[in-house]
Amino acid sequence: MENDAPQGTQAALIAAGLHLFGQHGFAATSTRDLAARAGTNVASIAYHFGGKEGLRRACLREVARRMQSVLSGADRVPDTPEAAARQLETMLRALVFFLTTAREAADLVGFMLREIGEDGPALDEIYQTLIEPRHRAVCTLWARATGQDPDSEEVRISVFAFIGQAIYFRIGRPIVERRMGWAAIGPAEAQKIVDRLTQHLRAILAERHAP
Amino acid sequence: MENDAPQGTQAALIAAGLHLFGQHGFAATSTRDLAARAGTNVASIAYHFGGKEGLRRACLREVARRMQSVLSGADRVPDTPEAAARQLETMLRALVFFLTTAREAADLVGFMLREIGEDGPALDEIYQTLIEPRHRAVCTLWARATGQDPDSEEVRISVFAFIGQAIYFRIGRPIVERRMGWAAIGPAEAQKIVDRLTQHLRAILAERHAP
DNA sequence: TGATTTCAATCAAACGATTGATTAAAATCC
DNA sequence: GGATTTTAATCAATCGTTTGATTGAAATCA
Repeated sequence: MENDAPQGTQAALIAAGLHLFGQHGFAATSTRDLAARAGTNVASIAYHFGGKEGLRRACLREVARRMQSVLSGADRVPDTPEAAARQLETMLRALVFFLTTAREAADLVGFMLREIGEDGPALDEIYQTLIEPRHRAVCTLWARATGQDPDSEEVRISVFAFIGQAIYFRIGRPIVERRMGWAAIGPAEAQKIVDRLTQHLRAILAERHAP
Repeated sequence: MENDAPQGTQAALIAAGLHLFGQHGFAATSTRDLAARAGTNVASIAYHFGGKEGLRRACLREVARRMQSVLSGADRVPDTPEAAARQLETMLRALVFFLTTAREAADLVGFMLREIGEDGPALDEIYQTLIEPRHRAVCTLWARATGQDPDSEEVRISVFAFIGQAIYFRIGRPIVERRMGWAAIGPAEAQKIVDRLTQHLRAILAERHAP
């Protein structure tokens, strides 16, 4: 598999694509805006990627490439329910901080959420590459922590709720900020969210493997 | 406040706007697509709404109008924590079913989520009209159920997580369907989600006002 | 080595198509 | 028949894409 990071004009166009596609959507972003932000000419898009749609796919590939280097290291499955619960807490913290504060990842997340929302053909690759393996891994952890069947519908739904609440703090960020009276979600605010969600997680897990 | 339901061509255009704006986004929807779906002429948009942007605002007004007739009846604040908890469960069930299965509401929800995502000027009205009062009401319930301060940051974050997990099952629906092996989220599937989220809710609330 | 050719890359300019908006005439309604 | 609504036709602007020219560095030749 090709894993080389694009360079030069290609990289600049992909960066512009991640930013503008994620911020305003694919259709609302013009090739001229892309070229201007990348500091190059409009024709470069067709030359390097075959067109605007090709740039979108290149952005998708870039997201996949950068993600698997960020979200790795949760492959080891703990032995005890307590260790599994601790690992879920660690994962929750990493997820919330990644979604809400990660400066470098802001464009990545924005682009991916937009891509999911537009329900395009890109969704297949996103799902198979990024979501399915992750979700399956968390299911294993969750099952270990609660003593349930990792392949059961119950566990899969619980994990979606678990991840979904974290994702909402990114999707509904402008709303959250307004309601919370926060100018922005920085590390301090993210920590408050993590603290609260961790309490919820512990309550849910505790009830599950109670006698 | 004007509360009359639009009729005729206006209603057809608003319905088309809710559907197409919600499905493909505002920028990706042309006035000709709108007119075709509404069974009228492009010029009708400018005539009735002053332009494409005016139709967007009219759609927003329609969402607000239809929402307050759907999500009403949670104004009475129960006396006991148990009653408040029960009301939260009822609200959760209504929310999940509304988000995932409501046939009539599919366009409404899609439009609103898209509007939030685009972070446009419409967000102010959405927030003040639909979200803030609702969120505040749920906070009151949550506080009553757990014995906390309804204005505390903790309660507000908990309520966002509570609502956010439900919303995710709508935003990430294509992903959820794929992972769950569901052809669609119908009443049966929605019930499974509700059952699971209700378990989570009970676990969280139980821990809160334990001795 | 020095001259020539090749090639990827970038640019300004222009293309046809489509966009949202506008106009005035035709149609419809009360 | 006067007011309201819908229509076809047209507008300038912008869209994504293509074109032909130009660049500079590597490759090839003499």
